[in-house]
Amino acid sequence: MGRAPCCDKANVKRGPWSPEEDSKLKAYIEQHGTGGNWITLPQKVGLKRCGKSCRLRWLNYLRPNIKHGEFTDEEDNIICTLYMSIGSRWSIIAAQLPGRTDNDIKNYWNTRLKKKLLLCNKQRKDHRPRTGSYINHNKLEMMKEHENFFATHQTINNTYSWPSQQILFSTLIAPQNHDLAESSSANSHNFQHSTTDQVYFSQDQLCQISSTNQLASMNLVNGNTCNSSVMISNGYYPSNGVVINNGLQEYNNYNSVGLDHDALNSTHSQQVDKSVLEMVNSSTISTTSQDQSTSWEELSPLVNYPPSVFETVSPYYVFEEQRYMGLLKQ
DNA sequence: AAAATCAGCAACCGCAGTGAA
DNA sequence: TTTCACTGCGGTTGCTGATTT
Repeated sequence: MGRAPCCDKANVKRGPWSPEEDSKLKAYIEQHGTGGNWITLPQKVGLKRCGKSCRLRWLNYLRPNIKHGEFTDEEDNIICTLYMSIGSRWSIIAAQLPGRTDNDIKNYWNTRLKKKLLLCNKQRKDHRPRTGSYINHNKLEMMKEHENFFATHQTINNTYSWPSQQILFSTLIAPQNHDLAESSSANSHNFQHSTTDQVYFSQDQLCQISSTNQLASMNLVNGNTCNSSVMISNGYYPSNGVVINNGLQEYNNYNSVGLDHDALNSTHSQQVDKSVLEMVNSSTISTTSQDQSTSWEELSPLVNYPPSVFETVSPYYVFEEQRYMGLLKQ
């Protein structure tokens, strides 16, 4: 026995919305709100539509401040970076692009952006000499960059900002009272960020990300309270490299350094988008009904990560996540 | 000029999560 | 604790206009 239908399919109109239906729905919601119940809304409005259909129409088309039309380069960048980080969680991605809907972004990704990236990468490949796997090559470069980064920034009280066009996404679990934090200099887990062009997730979005990705969240590490923050920023730098370096050391002992490859496999694997995992695991992603396939190798170099972003920011936290999740020995 | 194919996008479907009873 | 109604989400479908053959 299947699930009961949400409405009487035989008596509801389907297909494209007419301008009359649009204006009825819009006028009603603007005057009365949704009343928190989409199922009964069509009746109140006088529409022969399913409640879900009304909700969708309102959210994707009728509500105020919806932005249609071309996506900017900055929006492209955010979409790509977030997709690589959290997969096809379109609603979360949409939350970072005011005026855009998840449906819009999903369509844009599936129909245009993915192709644009592939084309772009193909052109790059055509003009790039290759030495072995690009991923390995990339890893080596990232490791070098990492070493350079800390060589430069650990010894001096520095401020470092990534180039302004680079969008960084990262999830941080910052212990307030952790043994490592205590054993090293103060504020070693604090990350500073530049003051311009920052976009922050709301707490709700953060919780959603935390729960869906099964990241260690609020009160986890050794029973101590943690702060979580998720940030996209055009400028971002650690204020102190010491603990991060320690974390990296442990991380290196446990995992090889890579483009979040291991982190994805070991910590996020249960919830990270299946296609992303497939990309990571087999370098091949099959995309729904369209018989195109997109490899991780093809897409990942196109995302603008700051130099060694995962090495400089994530490893310690990944390490903590793994420990919390029981994936690492205590 | 007509048919076939493609691309973009609005809308639908069904599953999972949530909260109230 | 269980059940059920509802919401939100991601995947998929199918329509329509544009482009190609």
